[in-house]
This record gives sequence, structure tokens and C-alpha cells, in this order.
Amino acid sequence: MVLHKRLDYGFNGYQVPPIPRATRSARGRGNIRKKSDGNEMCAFDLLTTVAGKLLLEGESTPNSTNTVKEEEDTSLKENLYNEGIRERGFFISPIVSEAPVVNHCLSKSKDTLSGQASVITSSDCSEKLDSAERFINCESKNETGNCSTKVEQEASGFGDFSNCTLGAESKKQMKIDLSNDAKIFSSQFPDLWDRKPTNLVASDNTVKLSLSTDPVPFGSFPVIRNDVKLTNKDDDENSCGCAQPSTRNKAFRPTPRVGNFRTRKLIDLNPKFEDADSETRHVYNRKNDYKSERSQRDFPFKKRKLYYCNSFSDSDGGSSDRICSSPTKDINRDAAGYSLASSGARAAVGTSISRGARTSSDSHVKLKIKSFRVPELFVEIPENATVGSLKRTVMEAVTAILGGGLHIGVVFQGKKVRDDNKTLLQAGISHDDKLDALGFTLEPNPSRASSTSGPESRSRVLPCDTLQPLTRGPPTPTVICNGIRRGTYSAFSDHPEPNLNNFIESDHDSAPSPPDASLEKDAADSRALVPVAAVNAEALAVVPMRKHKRSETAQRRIRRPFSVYEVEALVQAVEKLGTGRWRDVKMRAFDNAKHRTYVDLKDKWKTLVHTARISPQQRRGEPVPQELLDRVLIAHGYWSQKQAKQHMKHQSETRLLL
DNA sequence: TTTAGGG
DNA sequence: CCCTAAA
Repeated sequence: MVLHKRLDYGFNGYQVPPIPRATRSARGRGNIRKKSDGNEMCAFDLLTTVAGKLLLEGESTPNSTNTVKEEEDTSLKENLYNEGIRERGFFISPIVSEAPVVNHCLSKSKDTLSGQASVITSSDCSEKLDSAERFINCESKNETGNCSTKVEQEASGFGDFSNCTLGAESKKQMKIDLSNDAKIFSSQFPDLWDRKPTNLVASDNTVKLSLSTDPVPFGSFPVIRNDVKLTNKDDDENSCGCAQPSTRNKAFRPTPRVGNFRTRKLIDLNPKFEDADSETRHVYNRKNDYKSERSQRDFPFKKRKLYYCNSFSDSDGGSSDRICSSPTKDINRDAAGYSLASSGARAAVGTSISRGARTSSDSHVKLKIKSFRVPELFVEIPENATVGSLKRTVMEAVTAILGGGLHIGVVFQGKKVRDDNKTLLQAGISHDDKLDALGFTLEPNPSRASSTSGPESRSRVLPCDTLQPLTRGPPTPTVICNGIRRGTYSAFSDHPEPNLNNFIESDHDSAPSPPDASLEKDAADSRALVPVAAVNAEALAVVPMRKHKRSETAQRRIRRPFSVYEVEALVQAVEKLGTGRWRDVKMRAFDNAKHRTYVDLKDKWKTLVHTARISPQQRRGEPVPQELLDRVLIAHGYWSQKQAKQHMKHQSETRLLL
């Protein structure tokens, strides 16, 4: 039998700059969370977004502290040398091309690994990213605030999607503005692969998330989107401002054509109907089907043994972080070490207090999160493995952490804020003088602790459970305090006509957050102050494989209420085509609205008919003009009568045949 | 894939 | 909106 020599690497964490993502409708089925009203911007949205913005970023481990086992020459070792990994540690290439991030790489990856597991290979992706970054790079060198606006403008050419890097001088930071009424709501970490750049346009009370990052040791780091506006209004969810690039490999090519096209569409708001029969109308895109979207998210993991290990050092200096090595021998110690740490994931949040504008009575809290940190992790891989497979392995480990679901914890004044329903005001987070210690933590999601790893690897990790001193003081404050200040809040320039905009250019699909984040809240909270519950350790110890299909697959689409304009388009189309030709209706009136499937249109018609039949008092949502509802009833009556006749005719024909 | 309906 | 049987 052949025993692999194994190289084991410990990772003390990656710094994770943010990625935008969408929040999710609070009203979805199975969603416990209530629709937040009025001024109460739920921090859930904020945190979800924050979490969703996390992008893996490289963290260099200088001084070559990596203790790669010095063995005979092996392909891996050689490769490691060649690639300079030993000197530089690992970094994770940000993939910013498009929504299902994996696929972008997959399409380019020429890796030798089998199947779709060959993600994040070689420098292929990163190189392209690099150039892409440079291409789209916004030029703000010193100002962090500068970028967002710029990107926003320049990026519109290709679906509101852009990446942006900041110059060397800029600080890595994440600014968050939120109202004092924001609630604390920890959330599950969203699926890494599920995130799609999204910009939620707010109505009045908004949360602003400006993100920026400084170049990482390996070059500038792209930020997909630098501005995220959140809203707690359900009805505004249809106003996501980001779209996936239509074509994979064109993600970085904001060609003028695309830009013009979009411009044209934006201007050309009305000719929906005249345009209907136009020859230029492109063929109905069958890729609209969500199933294809879903399949893109599939990210098969190979069964490898991956361990997490933890470092005590809270410093995010990087160089001082401990590198775990040779876990085969040290696994116990490492595991114990891990267990001593609060939770697997720590958010190394740098402080950046910007005080000023105190005079403002504006009730917004402004925080800057420098970076999050994901937990240390262990990877065990045969010595003769290729660098590519090493990369993939690391990728899997990291993905499993992030994609496996993380919670966001809020730490304030050294204590974990567990009441998600508390407003920031109530929690005292809005008081300047008490704001010396606010931070966020990334916590492993215990509900996803299952693993497919063998008992062996399990047992090797288990000791940390027993060694784990549960009584240890709350190590949770892995978060450095954040600067918070009350300041004036500059509102975003609202889109003049979000609905129409959305209607016309509404293929901005956003990734809903996991449906049952709130369900897991309690479980998470119950052990919030426990450094590392056994469950936790195990959860982190063994990378959860992609076993939780449900949470990946059962992503409910975001709710997007039909605007009056859309209703009118629908009614008009149905009047002409009838109620049984939804595909035609779709092509005729909603060809540009890629998020409206014919099933959606059919459903909308169904509800329209229902709405028209009930009394106006019973109707909810954006009121549909009575005139339209009347037309609905008329059209519906007409076509159902026609359909009935057809049916009768058909029946009599078949009867004759018999 | 598209329709039609229930959930 | 989702799910699916049936066409």
C-alpha cells in the first residue's frame, strides 16, 4: 500500500474584502423574519450584505513561516518553490467576473483536474483579473470615497457591474452607514457562489455601504461594487441595480456597443408595444430559466481532508500569525488551539475612527470595517499533488467555510450582542462615547456541521473538543473596535424611475440570502458566548462538503412586484394574445425583462384576475388602476370563453373519433 | 419546453 | 413565487 507523504499547511486566515450581494425578501415563504417597517432598517440586511461582500483576498505570509515539510523532491514541492508559494504564502484570487463566480474560472480553466472541481487554478484567473482590473480600474488613488461614484458611472455600460481597485495609498476599509434604528440581526453567511453583485436602491431610509480596499500584497484587489444601498422595503427589491454580464467572457469588456444598447433601452422606455412585433427583437432566451442558474451554482467538492486550525493571535498583522504545520502530529494541539479561540472565524476589524460632524443630529451610525477574517484552516494534501490541486484544495476549504454558511456576530463593548431585534439605538451602538468597541465576527455555522469525511479525520479533530475549555472567558472579541461616528448622511441620488428602469433593464438578478437564516439564529445565539462549542469545533474541523443541497438549491427568487407599467404591458399583451400563450406574451411584452418568465406572467395574470374580483379594500401592494383591472376582467372573460369553446370543440371532435 | 393549476 | 403533472 502506498502512503502519501503529505504536506500540511495551516492557514491563519484570509483577509476578506467585501463583495456586494443582495438582500433577500423578508416575506418569502418559510421566512420567519417579519417585514421590517418604516424606519427600522434591519441590520440583518446590512450584515447579510456585509457578509456577502466578503471576497477572499490574499494574505501574504512573509518570512516564509510556512513550515512546509522538507522532504524529497516532489512535484508539489518543486512547484511550490517555483511558484514562490513558500515565500509568499497563499492567496486567493478574487474572481470578480460575474455572478456565479465559479463558472467564470471554469470556463477558462485548463486545469487537469477532473470535473468542475477545477476551480481557481493557476494564475489564469488572476492574471485576467489583473488586467481586467487595470482596465476598469478607477483611478482614485488616495480617496476612498471617490471610487464608488466613478465606478457607478463607468460601469453602467455593462450591466452596472464593475470592479474597482483603489490605489496603493488608500486604506482597506468598509464604511457602513446605517440608521440608529437598525436592528442587529446576525445572519448566515451567504453562499459564496451565489452572490451576485447587487445594488439595492433605497427609498428613504437607507443604509449605505461603501467599500473600498487597498491593494493586497499580490496586487490590487478588485472590488466588485463600491456602493451598495440597502433598503428594508420589500417593494424596493425590484430595483437592484446590478446585472450579471450577459456573456461570460465579456465580463470585463464594457464595450461601447453594450453601453449604447443600454442607453438606448433606458431612454426608450415606452415603445414596448410598438416594438412588440419588431423583427429586431431577439429570440426568447431560454436561458432565463432559473434551473440553469441553479446548476451554475453547483460546486462539487472532492472529499479531501481539510482541517481548520486557529491561531491565538488576534493580530491581523499577518506576519505574526501562526502557521500550523504538520497537523498529522500536531493536530491535537492545533485543534486545541483552535478551540481556545472564540469561534472559528474571526473578524479582524481594523479601527478607523473618523469623528467629525458631531453637530449633526443625523441619526446614522457610521462604521468602517477594515476587513474580516476567516478562520484558519488546515489542508492536507499529498506531496505529489500539483500546485493546481493544492489551490483547489485550499479553495474548497475556504469555500466550504464561506459557502458553508457563516454567521455574523456583532460584538459591542466586548460583549456579544445577541438580541437581533434590538435597535442600534437601544443597544447603545449609536452613542459616540460608548463606541470604542464595536465589531463583527464571522462565525461558523453550526447547522452545517455535518461532514462527509471519514471517521478517521473526525477522530483526529475531536480531541480539540475535549480539550476545549468551554469555561474560558469570552474570546469573542476578536474584533477590533471600529470607528463610529454620527455624521451627516448623504443620500443617494435616486433613480428617477426605478420601476421603468427595472422593467426595461431588469435582468438584475440578485441572490437571495439563505432562507432560513433566522431559523438558525437561536442556535447560533445560544452559544454565542461559548468560545468554541464542541459543535463548533467540529463544524470547523471538518469542512462541510456540499451536502446541504437544499440551501443551495432552494434559493427562492427575489420578489419583484409588478409595476403598474408592467401590468399594463401584461394586460395589453394578453388582450391581444389570449390567456393561453404565455410564452408569446413574454416575448411580446417582457422580452427585455429577463427576470419575468412566462410562468411569472401567468401567475401575475392569475393574481390580477383575482385582484380585479375582490374589493379594492382587500387589495394590497401597489394599487393597480381600476381601468386596468377592468380590462383584465374583460380580457379574461373573453379569452376563457373562447378557450371553453375550443375545449368543447375539441371534445366533440374526439368523441366523433371514438 | 410550455401550459395549467395547486401550494 | 415555487413545484409539477401533463401536454
